Amino acid sequence: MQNMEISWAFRELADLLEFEGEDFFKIRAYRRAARAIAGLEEPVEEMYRRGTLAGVPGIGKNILAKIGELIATGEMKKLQELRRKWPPGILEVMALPGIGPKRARFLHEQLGITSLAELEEAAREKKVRALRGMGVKTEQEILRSIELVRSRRGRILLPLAREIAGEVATFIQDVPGTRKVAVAGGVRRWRETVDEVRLVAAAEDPEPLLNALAGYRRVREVLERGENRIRVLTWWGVPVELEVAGPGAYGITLLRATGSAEHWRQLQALAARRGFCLDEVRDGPGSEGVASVPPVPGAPLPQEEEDIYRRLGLWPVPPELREGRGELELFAGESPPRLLEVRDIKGDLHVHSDWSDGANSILQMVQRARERGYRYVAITDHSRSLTVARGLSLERLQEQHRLIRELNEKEKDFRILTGTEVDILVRGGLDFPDEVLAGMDVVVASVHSGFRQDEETMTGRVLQAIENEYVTIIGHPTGRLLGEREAYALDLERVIEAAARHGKILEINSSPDRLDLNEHYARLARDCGVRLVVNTDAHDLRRLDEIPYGVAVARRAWLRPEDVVNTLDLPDLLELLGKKT
DNA sequence: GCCGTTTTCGGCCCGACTGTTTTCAGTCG
Repeated sequence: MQNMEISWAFRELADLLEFEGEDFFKIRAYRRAARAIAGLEEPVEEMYRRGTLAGVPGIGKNILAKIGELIATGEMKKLQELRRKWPPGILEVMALPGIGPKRARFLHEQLGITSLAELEEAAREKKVRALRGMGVKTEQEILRSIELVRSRRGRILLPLAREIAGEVATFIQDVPGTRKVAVAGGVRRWRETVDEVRLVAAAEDPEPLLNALAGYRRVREVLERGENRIRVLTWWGVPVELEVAGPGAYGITLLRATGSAEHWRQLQALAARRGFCLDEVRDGPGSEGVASVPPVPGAPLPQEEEDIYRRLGLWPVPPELREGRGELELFAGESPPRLLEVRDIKGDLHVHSDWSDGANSILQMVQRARERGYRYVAITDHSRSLTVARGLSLERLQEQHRLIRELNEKEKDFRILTGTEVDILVRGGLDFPDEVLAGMDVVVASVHSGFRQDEETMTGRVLQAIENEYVTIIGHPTGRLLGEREAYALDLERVIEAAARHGKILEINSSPDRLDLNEHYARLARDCGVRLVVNTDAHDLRRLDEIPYGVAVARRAWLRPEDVVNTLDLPDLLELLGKKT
């Protein structure tokens, strides 16, 4: 049983207990355990067997026993009981913004609401506004939230999609007859969210592979099946499509299945102009999988994607760029553009520690940064106003910076930069005075409050931060949380223009639920002469490893290493920040 | 629920905002 499944079980348990009105601290303990399990680097099952699981913070006797139960039987009695007791739809109701456990329970008791659909109907019939404690605004807010949820339904974040893709690909790889298997589609292109996972395999005979996937233990049902293609619904609720190509057609099948549709269309048009044809792989009763790039006389049929690009007179286009946004022209030149890569990143300028709401110590974070091959890392814990995140008081901040200076004396070939993630306050201004900010290496300024302000007010707050001479970076500039919270109202074009004027750096936050700036604005910023930084905003060790998600955004924005400041070596970075070495 | 060389029991989670109300419950970061 996978860590993720065990983690999910505890999260669901916590949600259901919350609905029941169970003790807050008990629920929080289950949530903590769920997070701890998700953050483990080894399989829970092994740790359980070896007896090392009991040492994990947040996992005590009771939760350990439940994990044991899950591993042994695949089920958890307590969770099953709760699932029998409450309809599954109540969790969706409870997840609506503005609806918590109390209101979900209240709606259930008063109106018999057990699902989003029922809630929507009740709201439309104006039954919600009649309830005590709720009014017209709440009712309308509910309808708006349901709309939002509907629009994103079925879309999942990239890390889950990648995990599913990896697991299914590994499974297919081991099926006898499989020559190769690769992840395609939006996952391979590193899109922000995806609604399916696509795989392409090479084999002489597709049959055994299709059968294997149809019978895979995490497959709930077969949605479609053709001669060389199968689409299944998985345990995670995400469809997975597998296409099997004959060995000669693998490259072109992978190319088409990776997409995007527009990129493929442009490739076909280019091929046509060059006098040959990129054929669709045909699928369906009575047709064999056929793919062809009619060979140039004497040349072999290209079997690899890269060779197909070359045959078309292009440098191979990295999957992240295949969106039909002009990348064919970009890769038609004399030499291919040098885009940002993960190995260019020399440090992380937005990292939290256990001084505020991070899970690990400064030294642990530093150690991990070193292991990643970084040369520097900025510790940027929250500022005093953000009490929920245990924001640092002035005294604690100065104490932390003293500690960092001491630690630096022992560090060789590595530099811990002092910093803060300073709150941009609700009424404008920053959470620490200028003279304090002046003494730090890195000042990340971020919005964490007043999300519902109008565009003028919010833009004003951010512009004010940009105009502060001691601010270096604007953190997660739009505040969006993918699938959870829309970006706040912000005139980003004005923000970008101001950042360019004041020489401020805008962040590409790598956290897969943020990806903020997104690729569109990252590119606009670069084109306006703004420098960017790819940071993780890591709150624990594992999340330091999320940098590839931010790098993917940068690549999809066509950024080169020189557009991104944390590709600089330390002396150059310090010079840019206006700090002495 | 978990945790603890000050504790095996009593902490752990706080303050602002919102929409609903005439004093506050519920939600959220």
